[in-house]
Amino acid sequence: MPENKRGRQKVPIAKMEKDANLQVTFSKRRQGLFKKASELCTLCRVGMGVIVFSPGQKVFSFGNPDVKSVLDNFKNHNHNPLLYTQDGLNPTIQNLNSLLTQEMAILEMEKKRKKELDEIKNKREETEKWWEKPPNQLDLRQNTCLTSALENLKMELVSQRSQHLQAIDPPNHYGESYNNIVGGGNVDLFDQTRMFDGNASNYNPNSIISNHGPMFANNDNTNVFEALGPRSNLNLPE
Amino acid sequence: MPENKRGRQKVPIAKMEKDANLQVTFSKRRQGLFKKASELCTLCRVGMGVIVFSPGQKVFSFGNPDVKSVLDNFKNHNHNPLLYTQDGLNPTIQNLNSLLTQEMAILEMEKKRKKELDEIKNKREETEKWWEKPPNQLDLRQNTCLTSALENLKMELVSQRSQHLQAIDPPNHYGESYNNIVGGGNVDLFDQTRMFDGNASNYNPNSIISNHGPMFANNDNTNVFEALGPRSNLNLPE
DNA sequence: TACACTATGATTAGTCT
DNA sequence: TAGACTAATCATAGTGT
Repeated sequence: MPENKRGRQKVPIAKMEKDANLQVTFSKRRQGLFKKASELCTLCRVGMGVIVFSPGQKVFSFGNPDVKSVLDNFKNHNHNPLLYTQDGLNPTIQNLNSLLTQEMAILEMEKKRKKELDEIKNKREETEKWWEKPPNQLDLRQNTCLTSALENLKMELVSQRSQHLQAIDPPNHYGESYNNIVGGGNVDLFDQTRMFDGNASNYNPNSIISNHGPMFANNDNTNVFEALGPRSNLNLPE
Repeated sequence: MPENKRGRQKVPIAKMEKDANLQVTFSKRRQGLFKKASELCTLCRVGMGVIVFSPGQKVFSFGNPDVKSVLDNFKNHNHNPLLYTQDGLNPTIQNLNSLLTQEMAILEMEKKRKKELDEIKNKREETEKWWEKPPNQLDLRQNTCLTSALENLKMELVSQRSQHLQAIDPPNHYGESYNNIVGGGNVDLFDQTRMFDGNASNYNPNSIISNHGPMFANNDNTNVFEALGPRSNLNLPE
């Protein structure tokens, strides 16, 4: 038996030539990748998704808790235009060095900025949106504050309502009216982002906020509006 | 200098205990994962996407050629066999022409289907949460519905308020009270998350999704609560 | 906090079965 | 085509700065 030339050889990271090896390498490395992904999920209790298209054009995917929810989450986060480049390397680059330097500088700046924003974000998260808590979690002052704000909003609603009622030519079909409004409105309200539990170590796949998630929570944490069934009541399109 | 106990130690693949280590481990392993992913892409010339939600609810993503096209492919090819190749050219193609024709046809179909799905999705996004629109964008029925819901919430608040006022030992300092609530409460509201995009070596810290402010919008689209200045009013910590 | 270091565990390329 | 084996490369946990 030959006993030489066994064991791992160094392989340059570049497109493999031999297609025979390619399939094997792909399979092995894909398994390795998924294992790593799985370990990361387990160790750090994070959600993640991996989608790989094989050389044979099959799809392999890994997801925690599952690919679909990861993609949904990602979509929800994905409201901003992206600034990435395809692979970070533009083949038409004339001057790689200067670009690299430039990018490094920008990266540095962005790191700094990111840090600042992180701090701001954390602080804001702590203080913001207390009013979205269930009423029984508000202290007296918050309660007062929210009550007052609701009064204002209600006044607005009442005012608008009277305008509706006084309209010379009230819409006959709510559906039509609805469509007009929806077509024109540029709604920029709550993001319905979802989330994993704030506590990273306690990842909860169930904590995805559904589309009709609570705007206000009752004491029993049910949505005030759920009982109203806005969609059925208003005959909104599904 | 101590020279012992250095080097890698075996670590069980299970939820990490120490949160201090967790962030570091996550970062290191995420980098490793993205590197593996990148190598797999380069070696085997395959398309792939990785999306990771960090313990801090940030999003990291890697994509080749980019996340978006991977997701599009995934969505489209989830049901159909795959036609995706990294550079659009499969070296093993026997009959380029027929394949191309076939692909074009399917692509056309899928485009159409995607468009439809997008439209459905957009409509849903627009129709959902109509109650978060400014009052002047609601039609009469929506107005009625919301008004009624607010009444309910207000009743809740009033009820809670009276409990506050009847409390035997009311808190003297609101700041304290607030802190108790915030410290103890596990607030799971709308998150402001951020996302990075691009590949492993080129994520973009700029693509931070800003906090979506208004819960209620006035007619001028300012937050009803902004005028109240919850932080200043409530003496919340900055 | 975020790097650099390094011994060691983990992965994997090439081979054989 | 798939799995086992082996040696070498690679990744990384704990540490130091």
